[in-house]
Amino acid sequence: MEQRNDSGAATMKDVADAAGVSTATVSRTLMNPEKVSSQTRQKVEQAVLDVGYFPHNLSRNFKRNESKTILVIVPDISDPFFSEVICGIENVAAQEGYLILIGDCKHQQKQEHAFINLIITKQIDGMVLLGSNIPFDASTEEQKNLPPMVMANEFTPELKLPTVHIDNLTSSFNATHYLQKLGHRRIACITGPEDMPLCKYRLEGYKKAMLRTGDKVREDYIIRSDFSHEGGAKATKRLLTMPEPPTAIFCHNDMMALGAMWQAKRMGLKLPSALSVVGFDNLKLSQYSDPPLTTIGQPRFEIGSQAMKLLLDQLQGHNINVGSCLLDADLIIRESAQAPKS
Amino acid sequence: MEQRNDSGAATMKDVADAAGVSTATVSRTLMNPEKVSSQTRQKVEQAVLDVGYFPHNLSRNFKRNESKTILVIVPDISDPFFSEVICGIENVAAQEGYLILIGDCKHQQKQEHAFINLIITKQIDGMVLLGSNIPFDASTEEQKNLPPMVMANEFTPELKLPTVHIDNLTSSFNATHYLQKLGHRRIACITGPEDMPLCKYRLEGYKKAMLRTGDKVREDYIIRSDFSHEGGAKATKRLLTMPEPPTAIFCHNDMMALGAMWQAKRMGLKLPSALSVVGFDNLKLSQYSDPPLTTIGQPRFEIGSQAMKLLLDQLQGHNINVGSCLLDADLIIRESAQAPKS
DNA sequence: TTGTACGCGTTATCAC
DNA sequence: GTGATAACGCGTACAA
Repeated sequence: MEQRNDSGAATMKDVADAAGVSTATVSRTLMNPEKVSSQTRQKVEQAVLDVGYFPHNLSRNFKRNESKTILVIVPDISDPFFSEVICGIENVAAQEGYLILIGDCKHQQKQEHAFINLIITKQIDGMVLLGSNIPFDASTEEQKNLPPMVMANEFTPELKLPTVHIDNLTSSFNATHYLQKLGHRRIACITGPEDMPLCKYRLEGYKKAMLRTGDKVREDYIIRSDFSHEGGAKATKRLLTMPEPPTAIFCHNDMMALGAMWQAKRMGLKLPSALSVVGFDNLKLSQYSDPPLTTIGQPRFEIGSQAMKLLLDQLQGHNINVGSCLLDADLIIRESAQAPKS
Repeated sequence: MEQRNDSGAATMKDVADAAGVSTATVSRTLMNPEKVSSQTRQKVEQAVLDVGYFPHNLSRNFKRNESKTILVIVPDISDPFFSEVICGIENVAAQEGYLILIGDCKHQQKQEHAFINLIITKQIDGMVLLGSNIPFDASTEEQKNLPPMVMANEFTPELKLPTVHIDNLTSSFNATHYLQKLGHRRIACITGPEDMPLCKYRLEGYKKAMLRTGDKVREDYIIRSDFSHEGGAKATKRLLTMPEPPTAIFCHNDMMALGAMWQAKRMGLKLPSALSVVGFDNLKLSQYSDPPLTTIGQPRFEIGSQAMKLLLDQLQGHNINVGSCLLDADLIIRESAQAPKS
């Protein structure tokens, strides 16, 4: 009933007084109820309710020297792809009492002293990297002891981090092969930034499929862009104004695929009859494009939740030598790809 | 050079020893450098570098009984509208050393013990509400002392919170009036959930404009939907199959406007000649719709940054009696609205 | 089984 | 201008 503290919150001392026991007993009751007689346990539990006690996490974390907070580094928070991944992370984190901090690194390679400070000052216990690199300089000596990390979505073998990802090469192969089965030969490809490893794999998958047919890979059909709507549109303009334009374009994410279709329609082409487009990601939006986009479906929520599980394994010291986790991604066939006219 | 601690991090004691002063002096040097002689200041600063000291924020926050963390409650993290608002919040927060925690309440009214616990356990210093309500039961006595809060984007007079918002009524009036000036009389309106106050204002603005013409407001032209693409599409289908369908639709957010255009095209209508559509929000996507969407542009980043500034005023006790902050929103004219054919 | 006593790293309040 | 010292709330050896 009483709250002694001037700050308004009941402390463990208040509970102890109310229950007529010591704070040690209160602490034990809350941490290891089995180490306390059922009598005192009941007394304490009643006292907790009476004084309205809640553990003061600030001091608990301080005492344990852990923050119960995870930093999620995301390349671009406004990219709808990541929001569902974040939900997956958050979901698992919450179950274990972890909070997540979202660090938007805005596709920058380095952000000096922005995130590293959180680590140095002990404000985070671990990190989930949604991009392909650690966005700060981790080379100096005193910064060596980085917290546990996992990588999700992206893939960087050199960093030797536990990783959750899909098989980008195979998925990309499947998408390209699907276009081939429809009868396409002149299949172009719009990929993303060179410094994103997953682009490398998606490109390889594309090339592997193209080589299967016995043809050579036409380098002029491979355009490097930036994963944006605008970038996809620009690249498409270039492709469609070539002397021998492609009959199909495989874009390495949905946003560029939407940009590609937008541009093609702008140039007066009828879709999908005059041009087939396939994307990658399966954004919610993509089912509502005109025509609905055929794309690779990524299990975004699961990518996030699996990543957090791997991180928890490290934090709680269960299975330290967990490797990577490979998730399935299926081709989702809609209407944006059809057999070519000619 | 030395790090005494077993955890690997240098503490203030280490600095004090290295500099030959007391921890009190070290603390003062870092907090109030002017209260220390320049001699000792230099000694201390050198020692800080030597031992590689960084403040241990966990204990600092514990000592000060503040978390330097803000909870941002967002109705739906995957809604692209909010990501830029969050960036605005984050930007200002970071300047003052605050972290932000993102709480996705998934449009639920109440989430028992999900967020309230963060408050009770002193893990947040303040809140920014991006929805129209406090998503937990704050009625019980011990939960009365809620931390400082501000509301952004939405507007709930009863809660008497400092609020950052645009003039939804006027903006909505302007959008409707614009359609009228183009020559439209049969203007329908697709609005959002009844429990969102901003819908009320947008609806009033629409009605005010409609009444201006001397006509009565046709209630069958007002459809209540859910701010989603799908919802906008469904509502549009209903409108367009009416005996006397509207020649223009004003949607109370962009996502529904995109859904409306999608549906209209599906039904074989040519846009914008057969149907004009105006949205509300100016999402990045909206400029790439076909036709590009005419809409109300909300200053999302500024909504966020202003909200955080109001919150800081409360946290730092500057101007406690700050009221609301009204930001401008302009009509962005693109191509989705034109004069009606007939 | 329970209580005493101490420490976590920092800051605030005193003296000097 | 500076240095002891006492908190902050919790968890846990250790003693009883």
